[in-house]
Amino acid sequence: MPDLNAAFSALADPTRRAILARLARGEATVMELAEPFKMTQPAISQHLKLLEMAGLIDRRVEGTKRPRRLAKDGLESIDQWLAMLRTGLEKNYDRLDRVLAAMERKQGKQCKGKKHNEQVDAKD
Amino acid sequence: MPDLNAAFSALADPTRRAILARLARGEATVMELAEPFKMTQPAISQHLKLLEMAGLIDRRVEGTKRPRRLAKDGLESIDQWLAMLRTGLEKNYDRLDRVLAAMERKQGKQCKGKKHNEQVDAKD
DNA sequence: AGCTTATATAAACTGATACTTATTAAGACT
DNA sequence: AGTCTTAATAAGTATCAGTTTATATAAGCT
Repeated sequence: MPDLNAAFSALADPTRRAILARLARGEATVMELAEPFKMTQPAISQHLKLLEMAGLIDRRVEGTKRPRRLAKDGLESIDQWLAMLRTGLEKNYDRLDRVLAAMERKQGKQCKGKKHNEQVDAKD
Repeated sequence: MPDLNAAFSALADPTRRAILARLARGEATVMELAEPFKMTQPAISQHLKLLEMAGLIDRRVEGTKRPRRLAKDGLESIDQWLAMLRTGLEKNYDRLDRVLAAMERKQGKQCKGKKHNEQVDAKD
């Protein structure tokens, strides 16, 4: 079982998202990844550690360098979890559609079971 | 521009993910959402506030109750960002495939430019 | 061997986060 | 009006996360 906590908290940081965006363009060393930031190298190394533990990046060894690249494990488990949310969202909208359709049909009539104002919020 | 920080950190908490999973089954009030947890109601209210600010849930008003349901805004912006990662991942694997294909072709031959062991990590 | 480059690790500081308890507000029920 | 229910807010606390400086390790260079 993949660690969703690790994966989502890894993505919650803008520096780490920027690192991933950089890696989406291809492999890069720690120094290359650190360059665009005002942070020190140790800070970047820690971010990379978290990203790796979250299964979002992999590390290679090439001499004294440790180039990172994107990994698919982390992203896959995230996608899997989000899929659940998406289907929930769709089902709920379907339900809402049925409710709205029912209201159309009995338009003008008084709803029987209501004891108080069931006001529906402005949004959607 | 949607707040990815808010969205991803909202998802980084297991309590909040459980709340979303519950809402994927349909609308629920604060008390209903709080019930499975050992936490107090104010704690849940705070979580709901974060989820709402992240655009992941909506609130309705029904008497003294405030039923929550899933919202699509937050999920959409997350999906959009992750799409970037996915394409990056695919492109990188394509590149790797080309490299491996090239190595196949010159199999047995010595690689010219190598000065040191370019050992490739065990994973993938 | 000694110097440099590339990266990791440790300790300390600081600010944010997840809770708690206490309190408040507003609708519903009698 | 008075009370119960549902929920939000405030203030306090304790733990965690992001950073820095300082130091360590290991490969490459001269």
